Amino acid sequence: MSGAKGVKERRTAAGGDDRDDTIALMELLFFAYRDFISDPDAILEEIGFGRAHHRIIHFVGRQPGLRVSELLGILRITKQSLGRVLRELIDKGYVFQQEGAHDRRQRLLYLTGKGRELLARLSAPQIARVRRALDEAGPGAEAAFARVLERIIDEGERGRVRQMTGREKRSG
Amino acid sequence: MSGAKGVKERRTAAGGDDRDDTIALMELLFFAYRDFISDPDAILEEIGFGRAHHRIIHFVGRQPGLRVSELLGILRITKQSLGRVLRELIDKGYVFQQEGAHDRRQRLLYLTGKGRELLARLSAPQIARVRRALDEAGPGAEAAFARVLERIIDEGERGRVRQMTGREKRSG
DNA sequence: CAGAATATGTCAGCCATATTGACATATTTC
DNA sequence: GAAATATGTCAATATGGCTGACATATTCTG
Repeated sequence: MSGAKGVKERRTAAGGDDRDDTIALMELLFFAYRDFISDPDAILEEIGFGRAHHRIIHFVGRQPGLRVSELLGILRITKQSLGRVLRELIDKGYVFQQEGAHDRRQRLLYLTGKGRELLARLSAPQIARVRRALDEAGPGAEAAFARVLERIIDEGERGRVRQMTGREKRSG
Repeated sequence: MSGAKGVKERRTAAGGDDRDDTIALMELLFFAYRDFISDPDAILEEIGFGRAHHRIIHFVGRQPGLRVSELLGILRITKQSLGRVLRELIDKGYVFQQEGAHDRRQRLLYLTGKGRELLARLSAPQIARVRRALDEAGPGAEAAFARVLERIIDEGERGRVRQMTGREKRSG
């Protein structure tokens, strides 16, 4: 199971092979995501919300006027699952809906002032965490980090994500 | 809310600021993780398992002889939550336990042959996805990717993670 | 215009996975 | 011998997913 099986398993300085290196990176991704995603938990708990509420507030905040169907696609959940949490956000005054101008079947989603305030509070620790990591990782790390993450994303999704994040085609 | 608020919000080529860039990266992390983590779902479903089973099999496979308490720390769940899933894995012959040699209270965890086979199947698409992304992202991207991820992880956890992933102190 | 398709919402029941709290057993440490 | 530790289990509960069925309003299409 070690070395000499061709280019795919060339050894590295540390004595591992490509496969081990890749698994180590997968674990880093697991732990980084775990810690990153738990940052807002304390704030959410104060108001009886969960991560599902945060996700909705985040994407509505980033894309005001988002359609319900788009949000379903982003979150990859069913409308029934979304429905329960979204209803709560609307009832408690964090999100409101507005009829689409061109298509009145649509219920476009927006944050209220209260919603934007909450989003700012929830995002703050996550932004600080990531920004600090980027600064410490040295110049060029941000671009490389983005390049790898983008290519981990499903190929068919990259265009949509690139557009959402305001990172247009170009060298991308 | 734009520009000229000091070094922290210097503008970039694309016209965004640091804050927007960081949020875009956070979204890339979200989508990359979402797609990465769903790769094994189809295989898991075949045998009636979920992601919780995969996580246990992964970390036991990576660290044979892992103690139950260590696994609880890695997964950040309670022993009651772990218990149900671990019991299933043991009953179905994917994991076995062995009394600790020095401390007979410990139930050290190991994968059976069947467990290792399943782990290989589950990991394959994830390894392929990440390796392809690294290759496409160009030379140096892997190191930068690792540096950023590592620094996103809670500071108090980095030592443990570094040890687990076989990436010792050094420049890291 | 009628009928099909689309966008959304809601009810009901179920499942996977997490939680807290209480308690039990075996073993090791003091 | 008592306390601390490592593990396991029972019961009740919460969150956030799922499927299936059905309802409404609106737009598109032949």
